[in-house]
Amino acid sequence: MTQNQPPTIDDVAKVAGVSTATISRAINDPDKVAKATRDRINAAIDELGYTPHFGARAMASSRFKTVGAVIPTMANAMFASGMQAFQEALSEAGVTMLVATTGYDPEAELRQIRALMTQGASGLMLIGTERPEATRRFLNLRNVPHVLTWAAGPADEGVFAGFDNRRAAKSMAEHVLAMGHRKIAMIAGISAGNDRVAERIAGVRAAIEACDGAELVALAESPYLLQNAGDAFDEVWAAKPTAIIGGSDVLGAGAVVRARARGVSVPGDVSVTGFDDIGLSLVSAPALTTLRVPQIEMGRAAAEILLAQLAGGTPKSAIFETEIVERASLAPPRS
Amino acid sequence: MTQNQPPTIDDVAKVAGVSTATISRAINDPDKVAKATRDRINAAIDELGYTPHFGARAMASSRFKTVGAVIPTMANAMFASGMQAFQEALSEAGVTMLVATTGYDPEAELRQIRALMTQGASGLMLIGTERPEATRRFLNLRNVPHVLTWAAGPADEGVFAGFDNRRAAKSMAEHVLAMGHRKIAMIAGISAGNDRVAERIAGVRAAIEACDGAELVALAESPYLLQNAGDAFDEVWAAKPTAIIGGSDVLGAGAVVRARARGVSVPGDVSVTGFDDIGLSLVSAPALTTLRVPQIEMGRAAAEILLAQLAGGTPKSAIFETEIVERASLAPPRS
DNA sequence: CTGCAATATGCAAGCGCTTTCTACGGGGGA
DNA sequence: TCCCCCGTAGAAAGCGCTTGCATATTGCAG
Repeated sequence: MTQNQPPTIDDVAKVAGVSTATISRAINDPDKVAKATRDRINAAIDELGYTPHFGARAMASSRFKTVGAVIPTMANAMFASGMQAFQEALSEAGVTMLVATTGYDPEAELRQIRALMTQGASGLMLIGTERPEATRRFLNLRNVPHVLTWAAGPADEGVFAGFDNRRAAKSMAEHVLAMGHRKIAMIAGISAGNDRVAERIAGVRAAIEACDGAELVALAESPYLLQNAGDAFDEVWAAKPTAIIGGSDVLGAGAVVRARARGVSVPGDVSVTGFDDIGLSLVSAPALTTLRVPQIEMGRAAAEILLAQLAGGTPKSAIFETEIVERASLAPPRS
Repeated sequence: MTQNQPPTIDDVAKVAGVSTATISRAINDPDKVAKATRDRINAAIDELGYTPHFGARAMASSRFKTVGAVIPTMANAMFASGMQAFQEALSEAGVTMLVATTGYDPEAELRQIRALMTQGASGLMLIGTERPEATRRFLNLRNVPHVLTWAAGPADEGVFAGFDNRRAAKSMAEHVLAMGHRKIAMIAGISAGNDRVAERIAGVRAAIEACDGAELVALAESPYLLQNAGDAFDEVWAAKPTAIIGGSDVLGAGAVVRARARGVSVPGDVSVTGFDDIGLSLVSAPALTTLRVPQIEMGRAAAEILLAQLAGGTPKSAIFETEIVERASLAPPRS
């Protein structure tokens, strides 16, 4: 069974006995075609399994929109639900989404952006604010509508659908300090080329510096994997913190698991917090005190903003508040 | 700042002072263009921020490939890593991936397939084997290369990159029975329109029926959400099972969390198992005994198969073995 | 019946790119 | 010195579709 050439509009025209123009109209603007003709055309389309060719359409007209999203990885629950919401909102508007991933490599982003634009993406959803000069230049040169998510920043850096990572992390650190902890450790993601991580670290630092007697006794950077987070736990545990702030739920949960394995009680011997509020934080035992990131709302907002931009508008950033979700992994230090 | 028209190959040609044909060659087959000319062209491309228009390329040539993946949802770690692997393997081959989701609605699948094909997808990755007649007809009529994943089946149903859900579930049930359990409950996903779930249920049923004295005392179907899994736990717990087989890790972990909340000890009062082996199963306390599904391998295999099909070959299915991962949530019943 | 406005359909010109065929030089072998 | 061939670049024909404009039809008022 070889792959037969996909049927073209000409084939349909031949079968239906009308011109290609009529087929096109029957598809795009059915009212302009008489019912009888339309029925004949639809029958022909069904018979042939005809599907209009995107490239040709995109070329002949400019109303067929596609937008692209470039994210670090899909294998991270944190982005997954936001992307899901983004895609749902887009498809309600009849817009298709293209996804590409960078694997947290900032250099890869520009390549992927180009690839997506080549594919016809007329708008982009990007994560975070920091990017190489070459990427900014390209975006600027081509003046591509794009929305930045999972972060927030001044209006001159672009339009955001996100939240302030520094402020969020600061609030979490303040919460930990308010519990009475003074010797704090942090397990963050890899900060190189990741502004969200850098901001979170900065937020935690700021809170600790503002608090008399508090000290960041250890800071480890770890990939977003349970295993690595466990190793990072071992590393920071050596500094005897009374609380460990995790830069994500994966990191917090990984620390809890390793603590359990080491016979270290949470929150008895050490408190642990997470960040993101994904399912993992609930399953963890003890359940992780974490910071809820409004992923779904962010995804939807990003879609709405992008759609508005494509429609020629200049929508404002949507900055979301985060909130601390108190669960069992954080308690006052043993006195 | 309005969006200026994207530069076309003509613009580049004008700037570089050569014909469009030369530009095209410089991009697609650089060796055919003299170095000096090529440099001039590249400079012009950079200056203008030129990106070839996909539609036009796809139309003028047929070597620009895109493949589509239709999955139930991205917000499920189970698919996420497989998709990530799929996409990575594709992009190594220079093929772009388009993603669409159905939200577990079988009717939505055909719509998404059409949308993807319209977008230029020349191959598809689909989940599972069961689909409405209309979808099969379309696939058949258009003779679209496609690979089925997360499942396995006879060769006449298509080419698979997956595993046998029934056999896997059966092996898990047999493992539970071998531990001495006789009153078994199952928390499965929603079986309507989801062959993977139906197969897993069938596998569990088969194992139990083959075992004297064993009984499936309760079967609940639940969406893949922790909260719902908890409710399902309450439901099946009423039937006093000594072991609960979860149809996925989310389901198993949700059951464990709820059991903890109810003061039911796992595995003391009841054993619980998972399925998939995603991070969740490790974080759960006790860690979930589960069944490892080779998601990453499956994703890569799916990509390789699809690529081979697009290249005109007729690759064979890749069926993977699953393996039970013993952890702490399964123990012999209290005697 | 005729004439005219609608309404329904066809014609053909592109959209931006690739690719075949052709043209032009210039270098090396005879 | 002349030719031929190779390397390089241009001209032009589509790829499958949309759409403005032209051309039938049809229906209805007069």
